[in-house]
Amino acid sequence: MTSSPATGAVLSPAEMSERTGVSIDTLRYYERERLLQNVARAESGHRRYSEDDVLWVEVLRCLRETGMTIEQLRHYCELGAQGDHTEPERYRMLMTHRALVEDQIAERTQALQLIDHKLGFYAAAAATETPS
Amino acid sequence: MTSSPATGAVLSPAEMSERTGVSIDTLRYYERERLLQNVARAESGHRRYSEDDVLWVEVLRCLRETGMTIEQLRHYCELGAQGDHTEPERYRMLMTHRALVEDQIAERTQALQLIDHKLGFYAAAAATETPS
DNA sequence: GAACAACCTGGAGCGCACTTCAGGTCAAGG
DNA sequence: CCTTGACCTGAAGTGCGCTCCAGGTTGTTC
Repeated sequence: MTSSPATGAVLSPAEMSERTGVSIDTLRYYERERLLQNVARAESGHRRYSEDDVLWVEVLRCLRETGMTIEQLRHYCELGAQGDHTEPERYRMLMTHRALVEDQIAERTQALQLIDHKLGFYAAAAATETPS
Repeated sequence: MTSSPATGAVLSPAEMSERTGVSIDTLRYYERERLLQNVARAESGHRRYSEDDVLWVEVLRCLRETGMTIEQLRHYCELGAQGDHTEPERYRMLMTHRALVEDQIAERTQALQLIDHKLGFYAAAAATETPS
């Protein structure tokens, strides 16, 4: 009985890129930056990504797209690699980032209002310049 | 009776930076990139920003912070300078950007869910490792 | 066994939005 | 007058997050 010898499906770089929407070059870049650790290799030396890797890359993208820097992500990964005793700090990191994301939502909600205001202005102008 | 000979208050670069939260260098950069046009000058050649400039810079920041590029902003400005007949296109630009901002909000709302999920995981782990 | 695609590595290059620099001008205070 | 600080210009530099390149290996297909 194997404990968890890597999740069933195993993906080539091209498949991984397809699945995650992240380019092959970026996947390698993340690995160089240690955001993606212990990626399996075929005997040929070619990478074989697991389903767990897919999930993790999705987390990475989620955090990146909301503004977490590569350096912060690396720190978060390194904490994870250091073991369970770093959980409190990882928790704090996520809480901090959570607040940032909420700020972004608030900022964008305000932006929508400003945009709608300007859109309303254009609509009014259009109505005025062709009165009938 | 003057029609609108520039808004009352007039601000030095330092004051403008203070008011808008945009650095003096960035203000000059925006002007070079033609995002900010017809900035008044004192006889000395020093810039004098109007209240209208303040409002416009606030719009610029709002659009920039939500991901509109400098190039797009320049295009938007150029349309404005070209006269009223470009309003339909400016309207379309804003509508397009509006959709983008809504996507960002949706994306970030999803991100919050993922973050909360992970936060929940850490909370559960903390509860388990110290059962009492 | 030859060609071709997919992969490997280390390192250089790129695009964007600023930011800094060098070298000078202007205006007020002592 | 002389200094000091805020301002001016054109141009070069920076930091980030990728993205691309050169030169080489692997492995499938005809």
